[in-house]
Amino acid sequence: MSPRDTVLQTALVLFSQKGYFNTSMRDITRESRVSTGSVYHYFRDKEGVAAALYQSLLERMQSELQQISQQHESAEAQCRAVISLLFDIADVEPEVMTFMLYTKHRDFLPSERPICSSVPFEQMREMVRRGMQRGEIRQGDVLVASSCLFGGSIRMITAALDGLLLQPLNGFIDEVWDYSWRAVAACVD
Amino acid sequence: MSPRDTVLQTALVLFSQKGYFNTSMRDITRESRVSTGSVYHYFRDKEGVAAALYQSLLERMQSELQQISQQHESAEAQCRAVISLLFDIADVEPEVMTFMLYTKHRDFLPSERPICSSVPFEQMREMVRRGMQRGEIRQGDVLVASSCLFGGSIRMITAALDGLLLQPLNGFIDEVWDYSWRAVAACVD
DNA sequence: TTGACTAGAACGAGCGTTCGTTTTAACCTG
DNA sequence: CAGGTTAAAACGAACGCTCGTTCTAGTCAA
Repeated sequence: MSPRDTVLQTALVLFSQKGYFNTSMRDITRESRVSTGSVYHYFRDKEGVAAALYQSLLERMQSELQQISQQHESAEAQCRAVISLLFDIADVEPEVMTFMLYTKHRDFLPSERPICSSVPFEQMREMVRRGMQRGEIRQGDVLVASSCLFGGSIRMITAALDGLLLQPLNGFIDEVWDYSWRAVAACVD
Repeated sequence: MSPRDTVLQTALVLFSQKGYFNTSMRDITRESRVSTGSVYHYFRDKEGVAAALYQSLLERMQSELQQISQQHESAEAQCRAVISLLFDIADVEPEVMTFMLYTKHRDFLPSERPICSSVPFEQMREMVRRGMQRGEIRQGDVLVASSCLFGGSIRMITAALDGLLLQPLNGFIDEVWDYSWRAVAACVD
């Protein structure tokens, strides 16, 4: 792993554990065993580290969602796969979910668009839009339908990250999906 | 308004606008026109300001939810009133919602329980629990049902706070409620 | 006069960042 | 291949500044 990637990985862990502002550059250099000079060679400043990390995670999410979009035909299968993916990530790599969903990026990345406007969220709304066109999902405001379809899952994820769940999220997917799909489905089968 | 309350009000605005860590005690003293000495007379430290603010907002929420719980008999009416209340607050006092729902309190109030475990959230789950007992809401895990019932609304609120909505949240309540209640209702009427 | 309150200058710790230097690696050129 | 040259990468001590907090002096109602 390149020093650059080591720094990003370390920053991800520290930012998600202690938060951006409670993590000093010294913490990052100490934990990553990369010197101050090197860190500043790869990144303009502390904000640059966070921006690069955020960008890379957004891109990863984007490509995973694109795969899901291609692998499944129906919006129902797509959206369910998305929730399953999110639950898996939250179970296996909680730091990633913490940094993506449970962090107020605006506080330290003021130039970034809010996460709701990011590409991955837009991809999820696109799935809902297609579901409406195909008649799978009731007609309505796409933003509202998306919020209600994915909102329950996102709340479950934050509950899990807060330590409220004793079992892995993965075990809840059937129940969560049952509620969520019922909310927006054109007809319950 | 007492100096203490002035400080809390100022802190609420600044914390929600710029975040806790981007708000200095100097910002608070300047904006509130209360001197450093006075602020430290009323509060132990910066964290004490945030803790008092958080506490007062939790208590306010708690009492409003209790009123709702008493004013409405059915879980359906209770939960709908809760969402309506949350939307109203988000429309009229966005700083309050930003500080309550869109802030990672753990970063600066490490001793506080996560918001999901707070009394107001517990009250909301209690409404769902009663709804299950009364047969209004399908049997299931209360946490999952609550997440799915309120998750859509909470996502709509964060969308509004992010500036994604052009109209007040209040105008969305019928549509959001239609989706949300369908998710958990024992039978759709 | 007393005691709660106000005031803001002063303090020291810790932060993000800079900078001068050393090390490494790659690439010429004869 | 050997020797010389260069640029990129790595290093970490040191800097300057901002922050939260403290402290001492002053104010004013009771």
